[in-house]
Amino acid sequence: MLTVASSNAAIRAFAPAALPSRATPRSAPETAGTVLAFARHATIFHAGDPATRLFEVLEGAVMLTQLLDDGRRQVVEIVLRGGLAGFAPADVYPSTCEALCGTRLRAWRKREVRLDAALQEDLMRRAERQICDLHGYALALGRMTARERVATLLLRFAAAGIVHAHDRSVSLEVPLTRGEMGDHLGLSLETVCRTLTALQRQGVIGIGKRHGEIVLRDTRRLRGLAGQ
Amino acid sequence: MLTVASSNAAIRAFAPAALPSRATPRSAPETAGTVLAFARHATIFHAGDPATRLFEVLEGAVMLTQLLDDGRRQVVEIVLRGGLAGFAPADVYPSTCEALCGTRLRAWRKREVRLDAALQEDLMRRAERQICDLHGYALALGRMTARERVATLLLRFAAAGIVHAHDRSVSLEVPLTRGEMGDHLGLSLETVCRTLTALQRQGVIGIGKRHGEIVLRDTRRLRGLAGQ
DNA sequence: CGAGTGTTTGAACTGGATCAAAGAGCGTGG
DNA sequence: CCACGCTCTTTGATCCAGTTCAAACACTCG
Repeated sequence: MLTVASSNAAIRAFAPAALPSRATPRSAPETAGTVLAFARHATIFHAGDPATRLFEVLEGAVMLTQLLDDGRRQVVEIVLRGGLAGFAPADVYPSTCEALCGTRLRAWRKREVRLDAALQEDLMRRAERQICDLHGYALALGRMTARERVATLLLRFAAAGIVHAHDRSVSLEVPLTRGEMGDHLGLSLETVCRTLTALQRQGVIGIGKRHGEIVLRDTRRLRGLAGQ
Repeated sequence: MLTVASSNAAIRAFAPAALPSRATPRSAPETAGTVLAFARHATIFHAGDPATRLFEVLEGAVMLTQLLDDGRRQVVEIVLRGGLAGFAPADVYPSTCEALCGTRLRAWRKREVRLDAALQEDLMRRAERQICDLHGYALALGRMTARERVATLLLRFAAAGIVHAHDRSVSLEVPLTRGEMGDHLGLSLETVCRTLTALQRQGVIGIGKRHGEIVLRDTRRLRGLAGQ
């Protein structure tokens, strides 16, 4: 059964809400747990900026990118709702952070965090999850084929947006270009493209005409392709 | 200038100390911050084990591995002195943890950690560093060539063991087989082998006869190969 | 000394990259 | 409303870095 209805919850999860289109956040004066809003493509921080704040994704998604001198780029992490961005072992951010779609973030000053044990415990739990996710990501980058990587990514977005988990078919709004997917999965954009097309031909997914619209037609098979 | 002296600090950093050769730790009764010792190849925990403890590497090194059904393996993280192992978002460990050489660990019960704000702050700082290291690792897996990956790994071990940073030449005891390096770097063991041989032919490194002994003859050039 | 594990090297193959070019949303301004 | 330009996507053809298969070699330890 096909679900293309644009009112699908999975779509809403990443759909840009009514947000200012300027790149700068409309920020309240900075106090504990300030909530900020960013539009698609807005930069939250640049690699090399002084690392003063830690962010939690409340809605939407951000990507963390790192560059090599010759321009090779890796999207080293995609942070979805509930995840944290802004970690820095030294005094500057090592990656650049960019909103993938309309996104709301909660920001804490690093100093504040240190004073609040309960907050710290909560953040620690999130960091723990993120470390384990990064381990799974390393497995994907190091040992999975292009098809397995793409399937894994689609399932990750599905998991973040699913309401009716028993549905066989789920419609997603993946807020990444083919190039960004490639840069995240360690593949060329052409390979991502070909892989998605192949999955479509096999009836596993459907590729919508709207930007980023992908329908998971057979999540069971997709899960099989991803190695469960 | 060549430094092969086995008394080199970089070697000592990973040399197995006098440790019990049994796989089980000689553990004191479990209280806060128990220190445990493991011999090379000892398993600290298996993927799927109930996740009750968090470990800090005091001396030596451990690796975290993950398997795919068909036997493909990824060493998803190598944890050196000061790093943490045992993160688990759910109630079981998602990876297997194994000592790479004689290793001492400090173990905390997860419950204990929650009660100790100072400890938690310290662990959070370590987790933060690890997340950023994992981001750099993703860059390596996703966008670096075999040579860059191998160079990066060697420099990481050098950084962990260096005493005289101004030395042009550093002797390392890398506690990994070619296969383990490959499984960490997303390469076949043959490629690791060939890459190391090529680096040797170019005079960048020397490969000792003892297991794991590698001499960095030109760290500047090696750093160049790693993309700094 | 002999078995076992790990390493090295060679030869052939291949998954994914690269290069190239055409096609398709989509906003923008006339 | 259409034409234009932009960015993103798709598809094809060729290439190559790294894999796979295979076999010899070398430590290490009982």
